[in-house]
Order: sequence, then C-alpha cells, then structure tokens
Amino acid sequence: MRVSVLGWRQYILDVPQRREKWWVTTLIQQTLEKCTIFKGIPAVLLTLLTDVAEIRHYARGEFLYHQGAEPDWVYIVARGMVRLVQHTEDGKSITMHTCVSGDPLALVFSLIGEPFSGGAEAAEDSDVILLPVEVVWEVIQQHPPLMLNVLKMVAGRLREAHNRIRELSAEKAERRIARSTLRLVEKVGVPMLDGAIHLDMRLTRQDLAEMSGTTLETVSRTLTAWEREAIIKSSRERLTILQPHILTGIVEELE
Amino acid sequence: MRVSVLGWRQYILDVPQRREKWWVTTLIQQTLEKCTIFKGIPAVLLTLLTDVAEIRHYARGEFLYHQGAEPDWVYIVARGMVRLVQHTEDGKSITMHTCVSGDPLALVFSLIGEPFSGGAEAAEDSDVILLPVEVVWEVIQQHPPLMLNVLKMVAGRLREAHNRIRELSAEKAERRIARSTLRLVEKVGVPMLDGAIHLDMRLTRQDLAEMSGTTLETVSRTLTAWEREAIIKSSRERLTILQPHILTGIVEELE
DNA sequence: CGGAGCGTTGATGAAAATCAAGCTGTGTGG
DNA sequence: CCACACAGCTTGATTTTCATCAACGCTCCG
Repeated sequence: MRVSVLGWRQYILDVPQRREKWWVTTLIQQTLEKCTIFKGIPAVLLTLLTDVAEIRHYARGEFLYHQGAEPDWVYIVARGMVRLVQHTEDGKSITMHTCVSGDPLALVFSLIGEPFSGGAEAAEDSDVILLPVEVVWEVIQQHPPLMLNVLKMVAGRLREAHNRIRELSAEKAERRIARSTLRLVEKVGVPMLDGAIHLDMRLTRQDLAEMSGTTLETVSRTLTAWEREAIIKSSRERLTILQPHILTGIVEELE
Repeated sequence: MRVSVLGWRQYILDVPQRREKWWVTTLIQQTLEKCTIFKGIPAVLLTLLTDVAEIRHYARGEFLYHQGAEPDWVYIVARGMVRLVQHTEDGKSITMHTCVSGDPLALVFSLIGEPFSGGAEAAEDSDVILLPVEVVWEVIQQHPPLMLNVLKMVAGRLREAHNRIRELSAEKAERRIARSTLRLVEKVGVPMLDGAIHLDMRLTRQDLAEMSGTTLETVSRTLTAWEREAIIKSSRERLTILQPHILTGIVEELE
C-alpha cells in the first residue's frame, strides 16, 4: 500500500526481475542509509528508494555523464571515487569536486531541470547507485525536510568553490597543491601506525594538477621537493603524507 | 487571522510603529514581487513578508555583514549593488559575486544555520530590504515550492563559481578581465543609441581586479590597450563598452 | 591649495607555463 | 618469461606572463 500512496507502482513491480542478488539490495540500502543527503528520511521512503535503485559499475576513466547533457538519474557513489570535471576549449580538464562514497551527483541539476555544467568521470573503478529523477523528486515531495539536506550539500560545495576561487586568485602553486593534498587526506586518508597518512586512491601528478589549477610538471617538482624534505613519500600513483602538520604549515603560513 | 495561522503576531503588531511612510511599503512590495526567489509565492505570504520587512540604507563601502558572522537577517537588494567578498590573510579582497536589485543575500546560510563564508559590502549606495530569518523560514514552510527557487539560485551561483575556477585555472588575465566586464554588462549594462553599452555603476580598476583575480595595474594596462583600439571608453570610475562584440571575441577566441 | 583617492606608466624580477628529452615501472602479448 | 610499448614521472632549459615596486599625474572636494 506504500505503492498506491506514492504512485510508483511500475518501479516496484520491476524489482523482482532486476534484482537477482540479495546482497546488492543490502549494499544499496546500507549506502543510502549513511548518505547525509538522506538523513532523517522516513524508513518507508528509504525502502522505496532501495527498491527502485539500480547499481552500475564504472571503470576508471569512464564517464557517468557529460557536460551539457540533460539529467535523468541521480547518482550516489557506493564505492570508489568520481570527479566532477569541466573542460576548456583547448582540451584541458579541471576537477571541480571529488565525490567519495555516499556523495550524490547530478542531484541539483536534476531537481531544477537544467543541463549539467560539467561532466562526471570515475576516478577509480567505482560502483554507483542510480536513482530515477522522478522517484527522488517524489520522495522529496513526500518529505520536504530532505530539501534542507540538499541545500546544505550545495551550500557546502559553493563554499568550497569560493574558497578555491580565493586560492587561485591569491596563492602560489605550492600552497594550492598542499591544499589539494590535504583535501584528499580528508576524503581518502588512511592513518598509519607511525602517524603518516596514506591516500587510498590512484593519484597521478596530472590529477593533482587538475585539482590545483597548475601543470603536471609543477606538481612533480613540488612533490620531489617535499619528498627531499621527508614531508611525503610518493611512488607511481601513490602518495603517503609522512608529516601532515608540515603541509598544514605550508597552507597556513603568512606571505 | 493570517496572523494566528502563521504565528508571527509580534511582527505584525510592530508594524504601525515602524512604518511611517506609505511609499516605503510600496517600494518593499514591488521589490519583493519581482524577486525570482519569491516567484510563485501566494499573495498572503508576500504581504506577510512586506509587513515584517525593514529597509535600510548602506553607503558605498559599508558592510552588511562580515565573514564568519551568524546570519540573523535575509537581505534583498532593492536599489544599488552589493558585492560578496572574501579576504585573504594578507589583506587582499576577492569579489565572489555581485548582487543587483532583486538578488538575495545571506539566504542560504540563514536557512542552513551556518556562519557566513564571506562578507557583503555595498558597492554603491544601496537600499536593502531586511527580512527576519525566522519569518522567511516560516514562509518557506508554508509554501515549500519556494525551496526550489532557492535551490535554483544557489545552483546558478555554483555554476558561476565553477566557471570562474575554470577561468582562473586556465585563462590569461586579459581574457578574465573581458569576462568580468561582460558579466557587468549583463548586470548593469545600459545600451546606448550608437550600439555602445554603458556600465551604470562606479567601477574602479581595483574593483575589476578583484573580480578578475588580477591586480589593478594589470587592469589599468589592459583597459588602456583596449581604449587605444577603441573597444572601450573609460574615465574615472566609469566604463563604456564601445564594441561589445570584440570583447566577446577576446573571451571566445581559441588560445 | 593641499591632500586623498584614483589612474597611468615604467622597470624589474619571480613564478610558473611551456617545450623538450629521457627515465622507470607496469602490464601485456608473443 | 621476456621484451616492449605505454603511461606516468623527472629534470633541465627557455620564455611568458604578471605581480610587484616605484614614481608621478589628474581631479575632485573640503
């Protein structure tokens, strides 16, 4: 009878065919539960979302959607990482935001019905939950406080974007690279026994450059310098921060 | 009885004391009516907002609020311009967004209850409408579709912020200045008979520099060069774009 | 008339992009 | 299992861009 209230019978009826593996359902439910975007959602609506959700795998480098496309799904990262990118006319890409497990993508543009301002590319092999836009919309109608969660999420991203504008306008490359690195520590940092922090992701110099607004050569030189000072330890696509407080110092020091 | 429904008796009762001039009420009502943020609002709620609104004058350079403060009002620009700024540790300021008549400020941070990520400074002598946060919140509760307007507004600003990140990461100073100029054309451009567009605001080189992520010297040199090519005509704090299409060309040309 | 705020211009230097060449680790296919 | 190709990384040399420092002109206003 949940079905008749919400009027999404077609999705519910589809479920048996689409969902063979019980553990897929479990994964979806657990992921959705811990999304800040769904905080405070009534159990019945969460179940509805779980029922209509699809899950899809994206290989590293694959695109979930492209700049300018019209949104038809809301995406939630279950496992892996997805980065939101914009491309310049001359083919460079810039990373606007990096989404990790639990982060939503395409949500806002779905709700307001505008085409994407950027593309979304899997930065790692990732599992992503897909929710039909109409269902997400209906769920929010049923429980308007969710809109506040959405607003908080966008506000957070806006704040982050403004911070980056400030950094790009006023700061030197080394500092911006330090900032990008520390942001990654927040997202995928794994503390080691000796106080070091390992970044649990594949990360090329190019990636860091696209996050910092600089070039891969500059990133390479900077990391080499840091490694000489034993601030970090890096190898191909791997990065461990040995002394995080020094990076913090680089970010905070005056002038 | 609108009062008892909404429970904002105290504001309603305050009105007679606070509002001596009838034309102030008219100005407030007309401004609120044309706000995209209040599009679709029921008349009764608009009246409520009009009743509880205050209007305040800010001189050029005066701050409406400062970075880090807790929001207690929602601001709507009625006349003039207000810019949202962030400050760096070494005292420089960066303009994040320029608000013109009808634009809301502090709205999102009010709704999510977080301190401001930047300050708001009157860029011209301005009249600004102040709405108590609690009333705005109550109005949105009464008419949830308004939340969508809010979301649209934030999404627009996020899009703009991302565009600026892309520009700052990849583009040269002249192009960024051209972009900032064209953005101002959109906001305060007044078309002239001869096809030129005059910017209806006081605008120093420093202002343009803070919008473009460069320095006042670079802006000065660029404008001088443009003036030599008869693209613009500028005098102290005044700017007229004689050939807008050339600026568009600078923004769009490859490499 | 004098000063404050805005604007111009020049000289200089630092930062970082760009161009270039070669190295290294990883994975793949023969 | 080896070789080899490729993607990622390093390093050096060169050049461009722009910030910075500095000095001075203009004009508005008290």
